[in-house]
Amino acid sequence: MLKKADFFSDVYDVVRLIPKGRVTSYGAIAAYLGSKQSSRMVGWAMNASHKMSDVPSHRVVNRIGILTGKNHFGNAMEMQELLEKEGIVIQEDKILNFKHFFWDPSQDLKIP
DNA sequence: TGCTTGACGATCA
DNA sequence: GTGATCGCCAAGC
Repeated sequence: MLKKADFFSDVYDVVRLIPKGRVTSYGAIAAYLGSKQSSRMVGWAMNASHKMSDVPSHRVVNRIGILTGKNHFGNAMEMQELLEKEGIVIQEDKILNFKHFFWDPSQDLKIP
């Protein structure tokens, strides 16, 4: 019955585990889940994550650190401000020193 | 039921 | 180094 591992639930779980002041990419989450080729699914899940106020989707950006999803936040500025509050510097909707703030789920969670 | 779209990523030209 | 195209899977119409 609950054999169906909701791809979305997995994404939400990983996003919630993102440490404060850190960000990750859709591809990183997809790779952690084992579907690196379905990075789009992560973004698709994020779209539904709007219902989950516990999902800091603002910490998820694309592979180069651009706030691609800011448009879907309702308030694009909000996404940037949230990240800046955590110490992340953003310029032109792009995270500076993205590699420095990048957080890889597989690196911290360490797949068993 | 079938085609299009979509918060991406990687590769090719 | 930049631009364009393909791939991937799921949901919407």
